[in-house]
Amino acid sequence: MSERTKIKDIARVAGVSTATVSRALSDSALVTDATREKVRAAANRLNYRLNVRARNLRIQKSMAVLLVVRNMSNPFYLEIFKGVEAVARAAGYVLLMGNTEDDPAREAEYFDMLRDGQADGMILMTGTLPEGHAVLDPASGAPPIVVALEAVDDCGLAHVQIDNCAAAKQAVRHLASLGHRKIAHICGPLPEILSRLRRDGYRKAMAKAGLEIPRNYEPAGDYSIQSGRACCAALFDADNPPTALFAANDEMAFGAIGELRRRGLRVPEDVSVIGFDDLFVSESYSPPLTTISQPRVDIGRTAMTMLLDIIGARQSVPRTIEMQTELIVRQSTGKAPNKLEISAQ
Amino acid sequence: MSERTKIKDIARVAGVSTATVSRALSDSALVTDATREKVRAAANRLNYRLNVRARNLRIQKSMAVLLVVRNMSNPFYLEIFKGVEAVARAAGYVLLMGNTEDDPAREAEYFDMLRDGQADGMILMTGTLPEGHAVLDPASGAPPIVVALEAVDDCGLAHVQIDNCAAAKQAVRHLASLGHRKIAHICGPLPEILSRLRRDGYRKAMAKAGLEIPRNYEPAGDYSIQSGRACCAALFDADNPPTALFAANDEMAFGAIGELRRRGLRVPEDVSVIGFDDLFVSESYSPPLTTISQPRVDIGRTAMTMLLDIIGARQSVPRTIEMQTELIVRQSTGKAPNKLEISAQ
DNA sequence: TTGAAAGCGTTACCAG
DNA sequence: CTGGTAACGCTTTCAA
Repeated sequence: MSERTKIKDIARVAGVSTATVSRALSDSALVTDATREKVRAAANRLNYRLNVRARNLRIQKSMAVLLVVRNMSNPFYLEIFKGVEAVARAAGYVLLMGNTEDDPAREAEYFDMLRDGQADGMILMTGTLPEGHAVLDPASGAPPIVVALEAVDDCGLAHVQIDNCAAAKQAVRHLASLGHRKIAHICGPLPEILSRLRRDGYRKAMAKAGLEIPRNYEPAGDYSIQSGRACCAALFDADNPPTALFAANDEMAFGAIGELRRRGLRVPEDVSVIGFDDLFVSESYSPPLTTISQPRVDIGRTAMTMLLDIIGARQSVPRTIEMQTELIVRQSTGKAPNKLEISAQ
Repeated sequence: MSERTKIKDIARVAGVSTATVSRALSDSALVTDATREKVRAAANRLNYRLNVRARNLRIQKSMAVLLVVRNMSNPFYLEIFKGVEAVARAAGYVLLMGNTEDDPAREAEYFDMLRDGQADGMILMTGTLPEGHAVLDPASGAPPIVVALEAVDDCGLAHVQIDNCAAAKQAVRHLASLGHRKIAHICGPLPEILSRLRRDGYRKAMAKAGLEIPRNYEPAGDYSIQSGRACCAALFDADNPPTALFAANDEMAFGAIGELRRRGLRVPEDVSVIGFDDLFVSESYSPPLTTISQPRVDIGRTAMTMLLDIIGARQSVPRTIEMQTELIVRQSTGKAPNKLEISAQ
């Protein structure tokens, strides 16, 4: 009980060599059914368990995949984890969690782990890359990395993402179709590509609808509830308050709704609000939030599947897969208020 | 570039043995400063990186810790992950994610990983144990497992938890202090210890306040928003609707609030609602939710610290650490409505 | 203080 | 098809 049985013990008991035991246990075609059975029986009798560490050392793999996020406590990642986990598990991989807290040094450490073989692949959701890391050296071939959620420009890596720009357009079109003409956008932090893409979508859709964007209609938050509240306050403290708000994520939309309510404005009667992400609470928020839904579990699944392809070298050309988003109309958006405009034309 | 340098290469370049290289690199006291420097220099020049797999095989450790939850997409776990991660990282451990989806077979697999040395320890948050698993055999000493969040009775394992019963009492006392006398409790699924503890707290506090609990005042949900909605509906469809609701978690509280609103009842003017957990959205919910807050990050940190103690055998007696909860009064609770009661005494 | 060598438990090559 | 044996890359006795 204290000593673990190893392949050598089985060999002795079954009267074969360790090589044969290894082959029998791994379903190699190079053993007769008879010996395979014999070995299996012995292994069972001895209560044998494979030593994964030894095996991994020998086969030069870790059978682990790194999942790197910038902030572990962002609920948005959860369902992505779930999708990744399901596929990884089925393929025999374990999941290693990485959390960078937006620290480039920590991000680099995870890349080190990849280089050092502590993980066979990585799903990166930080939106950044450690510059000039050895793993990214083009000389060493396609690195086993899939960038998910957040795009990284021109990095030659595989991507799984959504069409943020198109989704943003769809959100704005929805508001415009309800008769809104004064539509503001609460942006995410603009250094991030993601935020800029959504803002671009907003701008394009506004242009297409023939709507103007006043100078102050694009306040930028940081995706937090608090910043949504602040951006909303700024919009409604100004001269020309909007009748509709498109927030770059649901949390900022929540903040905005809170602020509107504080000011005695009703949602959606006075102001319509639309979010982005469809968090698990958005459906039951009050009012239930109209938002853009991303297929999160599917993004995770797809990213992991791509990663397996790359690891298995079944595919070497880095691809970008675009997932479909969906506009979920709930009750935070409604017809534009049709009170007469008193403002000067 | 293609071949990784190993300690053998360093040994050759530095003109010492591999044993010395190993010692020098691991700061052993058994080398002179001079040779240590020489080896270090050579290692740097050759761009040496330790092969963690080989090292782990040799030292018989995996330097990994399993974090097992019953449902990976529950946002409640996030900050616990964060706390665990911080401590694990500092101690040189990596985090392996485990997701059981309430499947005992999957849970057993993670225990297998522990037994097989794929992880050196485990933080278990499923509230269950695979019965009779070898790892739990008392003969093999204190297993490197810390049960967090959800208690498991009489298992002889280390625990990090909150006093659910006391916290529930506190919630009920708060409602009673506002003048409520008809206080109902939306329970979690009663097979779970956690749910029962919170319900017991509710019962004790009600008794102490001299309040009766009508037969239908303890509907049980499953911690989902939908179930909160359903339980609330059941309460208000019945004869004797409460003026205050204590939900066993925030999600059910959200569901209840949604249902109340649907019925035209105001929170907190007509009905007060209190939750449990203090999810990240609860603060900005509308109305901001009064709830019981658990020190989640701290629970994670503490659990991981305990685990390190057990792994390092610095402590062998399984302890239970109880963390402090806090009542967060926000705006979903208010004075009991003082309209005259028409119901028969 | 250093070196030689024996593992850690597998897998995979090469003969037979 | 099977067996012997050399790796995988490191740590750690045991001697010197």
